Amino acid sequence: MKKTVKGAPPPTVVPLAPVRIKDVARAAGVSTATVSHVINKTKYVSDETRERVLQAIDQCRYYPNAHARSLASGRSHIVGLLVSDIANPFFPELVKSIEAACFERGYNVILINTNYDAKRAADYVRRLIELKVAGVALMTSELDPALIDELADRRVPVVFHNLGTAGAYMSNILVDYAVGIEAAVHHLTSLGHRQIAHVAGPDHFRSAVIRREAFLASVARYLPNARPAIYDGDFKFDSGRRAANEILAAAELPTAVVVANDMMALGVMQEFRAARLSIPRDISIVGFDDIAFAALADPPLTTVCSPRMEIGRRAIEALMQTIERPEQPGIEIRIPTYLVTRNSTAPPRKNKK
Amino acid sequence: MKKTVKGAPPPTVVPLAPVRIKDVARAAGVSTATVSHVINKTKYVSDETRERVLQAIDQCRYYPNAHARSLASGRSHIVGLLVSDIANPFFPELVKSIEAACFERGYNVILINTNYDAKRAADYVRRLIELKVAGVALMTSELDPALIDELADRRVPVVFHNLGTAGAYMSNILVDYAVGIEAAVHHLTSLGHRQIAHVAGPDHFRSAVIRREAFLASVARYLPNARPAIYDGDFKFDSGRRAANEILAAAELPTAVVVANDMMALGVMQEFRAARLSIPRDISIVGFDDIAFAALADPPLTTVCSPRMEIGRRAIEALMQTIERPEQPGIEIRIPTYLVTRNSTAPPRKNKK
DNA sequence: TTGTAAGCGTTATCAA
DNA sequence: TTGATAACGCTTACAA
Repeated sequence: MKKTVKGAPPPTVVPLAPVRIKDVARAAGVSTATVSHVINKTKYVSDETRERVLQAIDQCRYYPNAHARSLASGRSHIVGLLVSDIANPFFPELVKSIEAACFERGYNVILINTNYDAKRAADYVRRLIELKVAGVALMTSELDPALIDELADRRVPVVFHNLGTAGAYMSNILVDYAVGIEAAVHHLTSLGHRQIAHVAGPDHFRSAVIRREAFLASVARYLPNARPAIYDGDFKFDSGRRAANEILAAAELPTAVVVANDMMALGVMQEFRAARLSIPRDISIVGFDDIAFAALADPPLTTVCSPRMEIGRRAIEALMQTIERPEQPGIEIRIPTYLVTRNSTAPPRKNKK
Repeated sequence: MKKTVKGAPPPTVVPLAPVRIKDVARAAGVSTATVSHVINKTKYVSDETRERVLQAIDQCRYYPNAHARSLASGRSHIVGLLVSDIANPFFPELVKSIEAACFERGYNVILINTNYDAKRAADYVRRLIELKVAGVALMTSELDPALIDELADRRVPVVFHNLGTAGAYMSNILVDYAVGIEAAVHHLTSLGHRQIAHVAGPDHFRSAVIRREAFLASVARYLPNARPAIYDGDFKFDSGRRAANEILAAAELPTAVVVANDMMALGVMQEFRAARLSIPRDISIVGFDDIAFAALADPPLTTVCSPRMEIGRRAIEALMQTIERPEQPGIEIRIPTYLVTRNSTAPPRKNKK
């Protein structure tokens, strides 16, 4: 509880007494209910009084207490945003678009960096529940089912990114990795490539598995006789370099390689160049994600774009729908990935059969 | 106000009634005051009752309502974090360390991306005040004085990043750009460079001006007779490329260039390589910031590190101090930048006098 | 069209 | 060592 000093001598710095709705009401000569109604547009108020109230709000520099509001109304304007690692170049744009979409709608974003740590995520989910968040955007790459249950129990609207399925209070953004991979393989085969290798991500990421499967499926379709080599990586730059060296050491060099993400692709490129291979003359490379640095690479990297701005925007759209209409089931939004052709791909040097 | 359906038939999904402190108190056979005290450790409670209360909390799956807490106590555990553009590679690590530091201390971070937009920042500051945030970390590169006043009026603890000065409720993290630049110039001159150019950032960024001045001062110290060329950039990749082309078009090529940030440095490198200059054999390059991609560049970029992890950590330390001891004046923390020597610098080809 | 007043779920002051 | 209970600042039936 707070105390206001009464009868104290005027201090050096005027202790700007917090102005409450009551003060505004008094200043405008109306009741607090009326003030509340003009603020929330929750009931008709005559133009004249509304004007008066608005003026009073301005004059008093009244900023409503969000906590009191939330307590009384049972809702808050806070959204929880969980990401695995904001320093991973995939996330900043996603976060940016989500923040923007929330801002527009008057929501504030609590940023949560799980660091791929389930315990941390759990702690945080608890805090979000305590904050009575309006919704949660789960943009992490993996997820503890216990968390989901917790959220579901408390009826917190949630939107996932390629996790779980849509249902009550839960929407899902389904990014279609396969179509992008398919486009990449198609692009490469129509360029004339017959030997295409793949550098995959780690199996504990569903996205890595999906991309590898999609790659294999596409190759099977376009090059039924090919037996493409798969190299393992961990989605990080250095593992791209390592994979590149394995590729260089192989009996037969592929003419193109599809890499499961851009970070690794950049590593692959660097190592190939170190080995005096010219990209794309000697070997073509396709990445995945289309992080900002893909376009800045040398040569600019052909890659499959995972449209993060759109993902974020649509995720919040879906979330807001569930927030506003909790009775309606969550929705599922499918977002395609697509190939961005730049300069790291070209026809192979010699078309071997 | 909420309504609980009374006497309704058991619905399909059990509508988990929100459990309040009162319920816990009843379950533990104590008063709400006691429960509150064990939660907040705000008064001594006998071991036995504490145990009982803790159990009750667990059993009821009680999550205290943060808004009710904030309303009653007048404080919140929310911190506002303003950044200019989270997609700018400088920020993610800063955000990450700030989020981590806040998490440890039980605070939640509201992320605000100003997009260099003063209006947006102002709107947000208003929201933060409404949320009665415990403090604000202003990590933007520029700042509207009106915002600061607003915050100061409301007695909101603030920590800046190279803006304003420490004072009541305001701490300041002062990153010493000059020592890093000095180290860079020293490094270059001791390598034998005599012709060093600078690619500067835009004048409306104080950081750009400071770096340029520091560069000029250092060159004046080490090479009193040199008249270093200054090229203008805007801190973005493409402006680095443009600057590189201007440099290439100049009458005399410098043997080294100090670039005001890594993004531009990367652009400079790319263009130099396109012009068949070998780095560092033909020309040395030093960047600034030490973003992740600096180390991954080819060759790895020598650069001045602005230790973002530390900046974030110290910023929150300072902020927490003001939050806990509002009566004490804010503090000023000086953080040095330092040179990270990698492979983009080497002795010049021929030492011209 | 506006006002009255009962909550919302805590904290914190007193008293016991 | 614990318990009653009055705030905290707002929203929202309900009354006028």
